[in-house]
Amino acid sequence: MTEDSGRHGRGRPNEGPKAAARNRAALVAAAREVFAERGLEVPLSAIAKRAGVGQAVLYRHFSDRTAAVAAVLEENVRQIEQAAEDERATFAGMLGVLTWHLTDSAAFIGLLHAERAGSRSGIRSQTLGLSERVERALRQHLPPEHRLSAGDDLTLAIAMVSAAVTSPTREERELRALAAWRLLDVEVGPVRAFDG
Amino acid sequence: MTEDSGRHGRGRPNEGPKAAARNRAALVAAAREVFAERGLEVPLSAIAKRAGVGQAVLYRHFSDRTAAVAAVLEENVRQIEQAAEDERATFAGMLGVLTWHLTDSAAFIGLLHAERAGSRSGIRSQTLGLSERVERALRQHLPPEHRLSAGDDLTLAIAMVSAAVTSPTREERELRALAAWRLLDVEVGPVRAFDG
Amino acid sequence: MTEDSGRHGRGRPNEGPKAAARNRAALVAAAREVFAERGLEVPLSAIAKRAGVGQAVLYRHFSDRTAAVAAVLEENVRQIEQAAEDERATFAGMLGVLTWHLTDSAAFIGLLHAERAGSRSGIRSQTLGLSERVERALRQHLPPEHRLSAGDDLTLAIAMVSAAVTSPTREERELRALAAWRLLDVEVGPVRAFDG
Amino acid sequence: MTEDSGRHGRGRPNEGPKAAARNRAALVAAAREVFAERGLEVPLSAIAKRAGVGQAVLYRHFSDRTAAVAAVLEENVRQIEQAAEDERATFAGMLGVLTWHLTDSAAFIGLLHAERAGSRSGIRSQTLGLSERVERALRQHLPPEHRLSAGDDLTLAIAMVSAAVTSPTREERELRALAAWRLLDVEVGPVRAFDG
DNA sequence: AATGAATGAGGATTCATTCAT
DNA sequence: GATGAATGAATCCTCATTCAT
Repeated sequence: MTEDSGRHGRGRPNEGPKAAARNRAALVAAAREVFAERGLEVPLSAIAKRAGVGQAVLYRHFSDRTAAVAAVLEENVRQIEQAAEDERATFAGMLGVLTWHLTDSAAFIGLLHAERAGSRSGIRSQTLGLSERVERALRQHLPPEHRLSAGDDLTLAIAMVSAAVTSPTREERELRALAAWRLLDVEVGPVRAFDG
Repeated sequence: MTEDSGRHGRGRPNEGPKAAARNRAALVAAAREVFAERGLEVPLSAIAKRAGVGQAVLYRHFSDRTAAVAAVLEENVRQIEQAAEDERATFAGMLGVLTWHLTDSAAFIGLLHAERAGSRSGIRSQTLGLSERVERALRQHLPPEHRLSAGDDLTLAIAMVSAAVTSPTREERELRALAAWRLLDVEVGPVRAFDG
Repeated sequence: MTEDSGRHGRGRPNEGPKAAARNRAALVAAAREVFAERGLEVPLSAIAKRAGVGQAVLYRHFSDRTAAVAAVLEENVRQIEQAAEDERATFAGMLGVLTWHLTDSAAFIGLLHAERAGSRSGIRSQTLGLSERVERALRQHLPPEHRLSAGDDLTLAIAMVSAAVTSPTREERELRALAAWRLLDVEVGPVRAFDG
Repeated sequence: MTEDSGRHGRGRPNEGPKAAARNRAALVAAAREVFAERGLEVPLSAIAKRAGVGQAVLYRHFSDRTAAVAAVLEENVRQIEQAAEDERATFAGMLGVLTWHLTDSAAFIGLLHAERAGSRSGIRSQTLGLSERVERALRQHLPPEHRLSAGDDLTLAIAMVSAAVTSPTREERELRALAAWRLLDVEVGPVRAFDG
C-alpha cells in the first residue's frame, strides 16, 4: 500500500482506516435519522445515501438491516448502562433517562416492545439482547419494595409506556410518556440524556 | 397487453356469483389469520392464496391493503359496539370484551396503537375511525369518577395495554393483558367475546 | 419485502461501472429496434431483454417509458438539428434528412404526428419539445416564399407525410414518403442521414 | 320457453331476441364513444359498462376487440358506400362525406392509416377490408383526369389527410382536415354526413 | 477500502376471457 | 339470453445484494 494508493477509480483518495471509523459513525447517524423519519423498513440504500457513502460500505459495516438497527440502538442502550453505573443513580432517575431515549428514537421504542408474532422477526430476535441489557440496568436500582419489583412488572411497564410514546413531535412524545408513567403511578425523575 | 389475446381461463370452474359472498368471508378469515401470523405487511397474494381465490378477487373485494385490514377489524369493532348496546353492560365488562379482542387478533392490537411515526401511515389514517368507535363504545359505560375518566387517560390506557399483548400464544396474551390492567389498577370483567 | 433476505445475486458477473455507458447505448439501440418492431407499447422488459440487461438497469437509465422513447428520438432530432447548422443546408436538403429519419425509425414517425386524443397521452406531451425542435430546425431554412411557409402548413405537411410512411420494408417507406412529398408538390433533396 | 322464462337470476326479465338487437346497438354506440374518448386500447369491460350490459354480452356479439372496432367502423363505411350509390354524387362531395367521418370518429381515422408495422396488427388486418371498401366507393367517382387518379395517390392522400385530423375538438379537426386537402390542392365538397 | 452499476426475484395490479346461475 | 364474479397470466416496478473497478 505504498505506490498503489491511487487505485480507487476516482473520487476521494484512499483515506485509510480512519475513513472506516468516520464512515461507520456517519452510517449510524444516518440510520438513526432515516429510521426515525421513514420507519424501520426504508430501503437500505437510503441510509447509505444519507451517510454519503456507497452501498457496499454499508454492507461492510452492517451485514444486514438488523445489524444496522442494532447499531443504532446500541448507543442508546450504552447510555442507559452508563447512567446505571453512576453511584448516585436512583430508579426514578433511571426512568427519566429511559424516557428520554424513548422520546428520542423511534427505533428505540420498537426495541422495548415485546416480540410481535411474525413481524420482522429477524430484527427482534437479534436485538433481544439489547432490551435485556436495558432492563438489567434498570433493575440495578429497583428498590425491592417498589411497585414494579414483582415478576415481570418492570418489563411490562416499560413495554406499556413505550407504546404510549407515539407522536410526531418530540414534545408530545414526552408528555405522553409522562402521562403513561403517571397512570402507572410510578415516579419518574427528570427526562434527560445521561451525560455522566 | 400487446398482441397476446386469449390469456387463460382454465382451472377450477367458475362457480358463479354465488361464490362472491363465500369468497368475501373466506378472504376476511384468511386475512385475519395471515395478518396475525405474518404481520400487516404480508404479500396480499398470501391472503388470496390462503382464501383459495385468485388475486383479482381480492382486489374486487378490497381495493387496497387498507381495505382488507379494515374489513378484518370491522368485525371486532362491531362486536364491541354491540356489547356496549347491552343495557347490563358495565365498564369492567366492556374491558373484558375489549381484552378478548386484543388477545384474539394481532391486527386489532395494532389498531389501538397510536400512529407510529413513518410506519405505513396509510393504514392507520384510514382505520382511525374504527379506533374511535371502540373508544366511544367504552366511554358509554365509563363512570365519571373512574380513574380513567379524565382527559385522554382511557385512550392512553388502551394503547398501553394493547402494547402489552404481544405473545405467540393466546393464553400468554391474555395473562399479559390482565397483568397490564392490574398494573394500571383497573378492574376488568371476564375476558370473553360478546355473545349478546 | 417481508422476511426474505438474500434474494439472489448470481448470474453473469458484475462488470462494474464501465458497463454503464455501454448499457445505456445498448438500451437505446434495443429500444429503437423493439419500438420499431412491436410499437411503442411493448413491455419494457422486452427492451431490457434485447439489450441483454436486467430490468432495473433500464429503470436506472429511463425512469419511465416516456424517457426511453425520448432517448431514442433524441438522437434523430439531434441529427436534424446538426443538419440545420450546416451553412450549405437547403430546405429541400433538410426535408431529405427528415425523410431519412422518417424511414428509419417507427418511433420517430409517431413523434411527428399530432397528439391523438386519448392515446397514451403521457408520451406525446413529454416528447412535444422534441417535435418542436425538429420544426424549428426546418424553419431555419424555409424560404419565405415557399409554399409551406404560411401558418401551420409546415407542421401539417410533416404530419401528413409521416402518416404516409407506414410500410414494413424500408424501401417501401422511402418510396411512399417521396410520393407523399410529390403529392404536396414539395421538392425534396436526397434522402440521407446527415453526416456532417 | 313458456314457463321457464324466469330462470335468469333476477334483474330484468328475459326480453327475448329483441333485446339482442338492442344490446348490439348499445354496444356499438358505447364502443364508438369509449374508443373516441380513451383510445382503441380501453379495457373491453369499459364498453360493456357504458352499454349497460354484462361483459359476456359483449363477447356474444364481438368475439374480440377487433370485431368491436370493425362493428364501429362498419357504420361509417356503409354510409360512405351509400353516398357513393347516389347518382348525383361527385368526387368532391364524396371527399366531404369522408372528411365528415374523419372528424367524427377517432377509430375511423386509424382505419385509414396504412398498416403500421407491428402495432396492433390484429386490428388492422381484420379491418383492411373496410378501408378497401372506402377506397372503392371513392374511386367510383374519381374522374380519370383528377390529380389523385394515378396509382396509389388516392390511398396516399387519404392516409395523409387522416393523419392531419388529430385534435381534441371537433371544430379543430375539421379545420385541419380542410387545410390538409388544400395543401394537397384537392377540392372538397361540404363536410357532412350522408343522409340520403 | 469505497464506489455505484447490475442483477433478478418478488410483490402489486390489471384485464381478457370463461361460466355457473 | 344476460349477468358479473373468478381466473391467473403478464406487466410494472422496487430493492437487497454482489462485484468490477
